[in-house]
Amino acid sequence: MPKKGERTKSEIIGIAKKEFCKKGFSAVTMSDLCEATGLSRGGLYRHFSSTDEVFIALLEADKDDWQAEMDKAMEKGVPAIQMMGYYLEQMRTGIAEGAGGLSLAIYEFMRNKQVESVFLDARYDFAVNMMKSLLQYGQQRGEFKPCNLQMEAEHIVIFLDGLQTASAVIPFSDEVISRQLNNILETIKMEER
Amino acid sequence: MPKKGERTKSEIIGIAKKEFCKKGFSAVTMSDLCEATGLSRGGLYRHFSSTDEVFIALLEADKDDWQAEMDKAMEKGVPAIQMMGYYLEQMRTGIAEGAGGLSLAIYEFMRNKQVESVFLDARYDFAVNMMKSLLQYGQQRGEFKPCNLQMEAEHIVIFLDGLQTASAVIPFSDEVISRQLNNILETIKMEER
Amino acid sequence: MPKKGERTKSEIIGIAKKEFCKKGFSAVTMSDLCEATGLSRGGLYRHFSSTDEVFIALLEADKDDWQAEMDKAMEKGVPAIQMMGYYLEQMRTGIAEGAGGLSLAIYEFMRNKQVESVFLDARYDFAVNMMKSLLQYGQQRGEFKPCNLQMEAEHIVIFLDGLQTASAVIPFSDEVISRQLNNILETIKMEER
Amino acid sequence: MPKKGERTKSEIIGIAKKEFCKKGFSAVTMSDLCEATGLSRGGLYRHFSSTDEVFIALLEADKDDWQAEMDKAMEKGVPAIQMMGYYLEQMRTGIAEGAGGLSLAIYEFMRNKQVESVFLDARYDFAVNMMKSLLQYGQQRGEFKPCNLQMEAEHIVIFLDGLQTASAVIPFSDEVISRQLNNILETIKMEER
DNA sequence: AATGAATGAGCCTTCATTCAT
DNA sequence: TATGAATGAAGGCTCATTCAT
Repeated sequence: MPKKGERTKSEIIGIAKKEFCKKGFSAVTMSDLCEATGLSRGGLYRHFSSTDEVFIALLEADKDDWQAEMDKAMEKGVPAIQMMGYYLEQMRTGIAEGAGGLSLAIYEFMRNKQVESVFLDARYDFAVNMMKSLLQYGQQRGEFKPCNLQMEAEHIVIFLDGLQTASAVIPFSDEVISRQLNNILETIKMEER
Repeated sequence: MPKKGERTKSEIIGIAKKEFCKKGFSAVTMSDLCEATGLSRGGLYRHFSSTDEVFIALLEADKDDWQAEMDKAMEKGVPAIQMMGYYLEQMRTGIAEGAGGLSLAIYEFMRNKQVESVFLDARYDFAVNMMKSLLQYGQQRGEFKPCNLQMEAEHIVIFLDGLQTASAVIPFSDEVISRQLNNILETIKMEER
Repeated sequence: MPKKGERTKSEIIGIAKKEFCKKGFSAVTMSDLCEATGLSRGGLYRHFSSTDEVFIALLEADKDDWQAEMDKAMEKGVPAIQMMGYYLEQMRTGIAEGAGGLSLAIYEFMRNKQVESVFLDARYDFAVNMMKSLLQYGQQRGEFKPCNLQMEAEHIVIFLDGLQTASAVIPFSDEVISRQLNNILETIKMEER
Repeated sequence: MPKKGERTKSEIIGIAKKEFCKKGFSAVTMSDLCEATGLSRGGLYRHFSSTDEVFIALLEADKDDWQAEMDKAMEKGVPAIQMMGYYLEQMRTGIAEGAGGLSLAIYEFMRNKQVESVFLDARYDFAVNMMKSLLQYGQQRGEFKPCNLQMEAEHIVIFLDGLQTASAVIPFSDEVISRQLNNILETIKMEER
């Protein structure tokens, strides 16, 4: 069972995530976190000595479990279109709920901190590779058109990230979002006749 | 000839743009701008009383530039492919030079300022409309494939914005960037045969 | 005839007086005076190089001409009660019109500038002496009760000054003012029977 | 026992009072208070976020003191003359020590803050009422002459305030002050025979 | 572990004042 | 004389961070 300290830490991270989503990275101060968590300055500092630390912990806790999920689905032979549809739907919901917000904070955080850039690269590579394997899987099953896997995967990942990021600030209508996400699917699908 | 004051203002904006591109919005302080422009605090404040003001002036100046340039090119009958190519090349250069563009700064700026959010919507709409008219222009000249103008324009704008934004933080290789930008052009171009 | 410069100076002083009455001394900045007079910074500085200078010039221009007036009235044998009544009435009107205001600015100005304190002493002495000679005149004519001239004059001067000063900030009703001013007269008048 | 924070607050107020008495309101800066109290900027700001706040707290603390003291004395049946004498003596000492009192600072503070003007009115009313009850108390005990309570109280309050205010700027001799304060007492005392 | 008082650095903002035009 | 751009000092305010309790 986790110790008291660990539990407090998790709580802090959870609350901090909301703050970062709402305000971005640099606009969140330790004071804000004190207030939001109800901890005193000293109390908060016992666990994290800067917003940087909180943010990094948050990112680590936030790693997606898409890979595992996808592997399982592939094994089961779930149709690629269905998997992609599910993924896009998740994204749509996230955006609609205004939760897409962490990306902006991440960008804000990483910029001006060349040091850890590696982290972000890895995150991006990971996303691209996942997308690549999904596209390939779809092509093998004859559901997706043949295409330049690397390029298409990159394109989709970058586009979705852009959509998510922009959504944090521009109030896209549901219609626009749906239209765009749909378009992704249409673009890669084998043409029906 | 413009008065001294106006000239100084323009200079400030030009220099500020570089700063905002490099560091995002909130990381740029009035002090930074003083140093970068070589002005004293008071001198800077005579023209702008906050980074907000500088930024807004910058955005306004930025918009005008594009509009004018494109109108002129269309009048002259410049080929759509050339115009698009030029636009994409500009973007490529900007990214290559590490001037990840203003997008990130804009997002940062707008978040937490619901008031002016309208401003951002307008900017987005403006970009989409510009892209739409470029696509239409290309179609009329038989250079571009027919397509759903609105959707395609939105897609391109969001993608390019995402690419630019991500570039500010992820060190994409020249190859990746070129490949992606090229792909945009290929996607809309009329198929040769 | 006064030169252009002198005329501008007078105008500045006139406008400055209003400002000082309204806001006190330290709250008035050179910028305020620029705005109020419609002059540019440089223009104003040509005439006065600080609010101090403006204020001093203002005080010098503001010297009362009570002495002369009073001497004349005494020669004519105007009743002391009438003279005192006139003086008090002037004060009442001034307060009612909210014009009592300069005293506060003067205090603000003099405090922290021990140097020129002499100026204020003289102003006070002058007022006391005037009051003394008025009281004496009234006593000689049998209109005023005998009293300790010095003490009574001081008392009245200090009281009236306090009343004026307080009026700048506390919205005394007309009734209160009249009652208090009346009381002064009653106190010094020979009892009727 | 009061917490550390409260104690510090009181200390700040005590020291601030001296500063305000010496320099008036607007001439006192937060920096001055830092220096005077020995606190750092942040330390001071933890307790008060502006000189306004300090000043208001000061006024409130000030008021309470007087109220309590007088109530106690009346209960004990202390002679009115003695109470009045004590009050006047306090004032004399204050003036002699160059602590011209807060009046000037109060006036400076209130001007330009119409909002809180009510506060000042209340303070004035409070002072008048206190004086009224003291006069009444003295009359009931046969120590003071009968008089128009309201008018006399107003007169005394305004005069003393004027004396205090003027003292901050005009270097009255001890003799003048004593003479004037004495006169107040003589004016209200029952005539001995 | 937790509290909250205190520190000090850094940014923001306003002015009096100067100076080229 | 007048203009308004520019300077630099002074003061206001906020935060990350430390520390005694």
